[in-house]
Amino acid sequence: LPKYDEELLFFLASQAGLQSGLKTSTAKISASFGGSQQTASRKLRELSQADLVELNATPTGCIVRIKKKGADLLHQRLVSLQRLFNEKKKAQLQGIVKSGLGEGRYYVSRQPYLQQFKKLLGFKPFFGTLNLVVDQNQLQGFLFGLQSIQVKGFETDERSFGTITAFKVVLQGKQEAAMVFPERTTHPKNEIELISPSNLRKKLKLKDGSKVFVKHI
Amino acid sequence: LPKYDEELLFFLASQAGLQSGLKTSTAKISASFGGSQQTASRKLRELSQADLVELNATPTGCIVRIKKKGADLLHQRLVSLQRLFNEKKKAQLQGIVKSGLGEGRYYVSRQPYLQQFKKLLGFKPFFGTLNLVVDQNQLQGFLFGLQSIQVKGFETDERSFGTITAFKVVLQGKQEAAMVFPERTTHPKNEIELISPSNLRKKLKLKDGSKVFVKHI
DNA sequence: ATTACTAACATACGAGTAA
DNA sequence: TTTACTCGTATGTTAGTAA
Repeated sequence: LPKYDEELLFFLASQAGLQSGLKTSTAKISASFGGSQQTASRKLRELSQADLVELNATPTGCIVRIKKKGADLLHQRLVSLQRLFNEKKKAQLQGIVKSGLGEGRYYVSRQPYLQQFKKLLGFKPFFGTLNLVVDQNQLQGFLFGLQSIQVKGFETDERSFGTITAFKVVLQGKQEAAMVFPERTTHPKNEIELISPSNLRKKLKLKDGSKVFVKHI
Repeated sequence: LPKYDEELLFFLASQAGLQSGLKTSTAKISASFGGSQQTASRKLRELSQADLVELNATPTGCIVRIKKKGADLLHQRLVSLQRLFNEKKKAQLQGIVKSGLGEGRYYVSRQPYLQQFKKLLGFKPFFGTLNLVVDQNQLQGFLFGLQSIQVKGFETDERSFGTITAFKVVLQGKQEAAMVFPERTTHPKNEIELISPSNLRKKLKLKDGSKVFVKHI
């Protein structure tokens, strides 16, 4: 059961393209790809046995063509890499920690909000928010397609509290949290608030100016 | 000089993403990636020494993060693969061999055309055309940006011959040929004609229904 | 010039195990 | 539980050649 060399498959595809045959020799391949002529010969046969390439070896040289299975393998790798790098761009948001004014602490701890947070987000938030300065365009891209959670407002004798829109996120790759957008906010649009079960500043050792990243859940 | 394992790098990136750290262990990696715990341990250290990942190994497990150099390596691979598969789509046209009605053979062999073919295409065409059925949209994409060659028409006592638009191409990865579009053609738009120095049916062993591919020169 | 076999050699792997 | 060392063994590589 020979272990084929995807590296070489890619090298051959780069030279031949995905359809046409490449007229070459094991010596040429070893010279430009590395390794000895013997190794090139063996690896070509392995790729051929794995049905990844079509190999026509003669005493005058060899012709290599990428077969469907080989092209599929490379394409699968392409798709995986695209996903990887797309997710990086789309599903991630950088932010810089900033001090809030304490309003977050106040409204997060109101009972009617608390109950909904627990039910809708799945955790009882720490009585405080982490404020982040983000790039506004990046924020828009980040939120696009994310499921929004509506936390209903309510009224007390003294004042009324508006709806809060929340998004479940992951902070620093592991910490569950939620971005919260109160209906009536005093924040500029490039500043966001996060809530979480724990004191994020303590748990993640953050201070003003710390860089953090937020991801989709 | 350890040969680092791009496969493992990709595996780790898939798990961790490109930014966040992945809390794991060499045993877990070996279980899902393959190989032994010892090999996972060694390969992780190799990747770390090559500055592709940041490795924090402790007696309670390890944390792996893809470093810039590692992400760059994967991205380079992504770009190469994208190029490979883009070229496939753009610069290539599939076709299926079909029998023509013999008109091609007739007009190709007219002296005034012949002289121009020789001068403009660089070869004296075989007296016959290879007819291909292609996808019309694919054809449009294929021709886009290709330099067109105008073969002027002429008149005889009996009739007039219109301009022929031609494009130099390569057939089956190696055979030089040209796609020809007579001004007034009786072909449907998804059928094209190719001329070449040789009898393509014989030389490339084609018959009706054979799949061929045409590339930019 | 080729490909590819054989055999000597180099490297990689993993079981056992220490820390 | 970990990581990672040693070391016997399996696998990969290449020089020398045959065809």
